[in-house]
Amino acid sequence: MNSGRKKTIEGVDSRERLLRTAEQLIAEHGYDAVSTRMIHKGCGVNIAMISYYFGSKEGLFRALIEEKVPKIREKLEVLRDSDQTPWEKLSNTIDLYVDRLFENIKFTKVMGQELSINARPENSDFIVKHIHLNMVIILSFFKEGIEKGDFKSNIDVEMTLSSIFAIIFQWINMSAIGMKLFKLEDKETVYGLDYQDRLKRHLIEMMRSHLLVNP
Amino acid sequence: MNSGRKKTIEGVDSRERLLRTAEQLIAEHGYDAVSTRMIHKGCGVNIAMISYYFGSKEGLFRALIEEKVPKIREKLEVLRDSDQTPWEKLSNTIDLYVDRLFENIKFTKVMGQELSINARPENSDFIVKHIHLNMVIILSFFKEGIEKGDFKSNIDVEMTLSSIFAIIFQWINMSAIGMKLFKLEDKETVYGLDYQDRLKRHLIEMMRSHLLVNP
DNA sequence: TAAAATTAATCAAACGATTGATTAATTAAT
DNA sequence: ATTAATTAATCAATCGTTTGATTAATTTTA
Repeated sequence: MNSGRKKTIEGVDSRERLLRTAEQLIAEHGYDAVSTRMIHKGCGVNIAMISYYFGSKEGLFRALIEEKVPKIREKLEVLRDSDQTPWEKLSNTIDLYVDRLFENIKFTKVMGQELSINARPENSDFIVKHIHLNMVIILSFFKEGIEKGDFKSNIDVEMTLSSIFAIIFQWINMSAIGMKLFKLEDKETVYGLDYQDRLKRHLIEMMRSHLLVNP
Repeated sequence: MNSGRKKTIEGVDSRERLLRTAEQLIAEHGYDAVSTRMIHKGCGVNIAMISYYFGSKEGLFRALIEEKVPKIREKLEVLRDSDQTPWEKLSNTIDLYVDRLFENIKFTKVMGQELSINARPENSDFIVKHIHLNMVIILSFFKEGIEKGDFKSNIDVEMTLSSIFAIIFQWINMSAIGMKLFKLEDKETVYGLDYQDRLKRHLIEMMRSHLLVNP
């Protein structure tokens, strides 16, 4: 229940407003280009509340990352322990990842920038660690597929896996190129449901011909 | 020839030193995290020379981009006008792009950041424009392949093209994930000739099974 | 249950440090 | 002597952070 002590605007308290505004602004302009004053002006929460809740601007950023970094793993583990075929597991993984990253476009951009620039190594290490844990699970799908003879045995599994990630990540991080390639107007976007489906379909079809012995 | 008037260190004049140092630093830390003082300390050239030669920090950055943005197009046009098969044109394109982007890893990172963040729209527009011009040429390879019956007719050409770019770009921009996936030590790198070749081979093999009617 | 004490939350104002940029003086080559 | 190139010093503006005071809700005391 609301203690009545915390100030809220439209039902959202100050801590939450700081997080959401920081996420939005940093995704758009990058961490260093976003000042604490931009965040405070963007949500009407007093500047001092950043130190109050998060200790510092970096603390706010860190909280943002720890809040979001993939909860995908649980779902991957369910997939792994299911009785689906390796190919079903893999195509469901693609489905899962596209959905999750599209749900969190702003944060996915933040993550991409953080990994690219590699300032704040604690953050990049944290992110890399979690992505890698997921990758290990997905790698097991590939190996299972090869052992069962469903997948070709001569594929470069690490390269293939990193390609799947690359395609989804890049779609979100470099929408400007996508928009030009797909001839979209300025007000249109490459983040819609239609492109989300088209991306899934393309990825799955490409993997089908690349991986399966009998596509 | 050297007029003898410009100060040089190790044969490199101030303008050039500013450009190279800015490229190095911005690729490592991002544009906003690099101050004019970092650049001047990094190369020993006086701060005021940034205004003197480039007008401003942004001007220096712009000069960096305009200096580098792909001269790939000429080579693509040679490929286009050659009598190679569509598949040969495409696999040579992959070869060309991997080589060029690996030759300019630092600048490729700068480009990736610029496109992701999209501050300074003049820069992103400039980059997008040139990348798109190249994409149009490569698209013609796809269309030619489909018309001749060499390529499958049901492939999503735009998605496929953007995937090729994504995989190469991401390889350079998110080396941290690659290093973890390929279990490299801290001092090792994912930018070596071995990985460059492995990336090419993977891309070409994946495209072969994805595109060709008779792989 | 009323008054006093404590608490978390918020605020405007200011801190020293650093930012990108400019100045005016100096150097060095023609 | 002229001029391009370089320099140290300085500028206003903004940075992230901290301060001391204030508000309002809760807890404790009487």
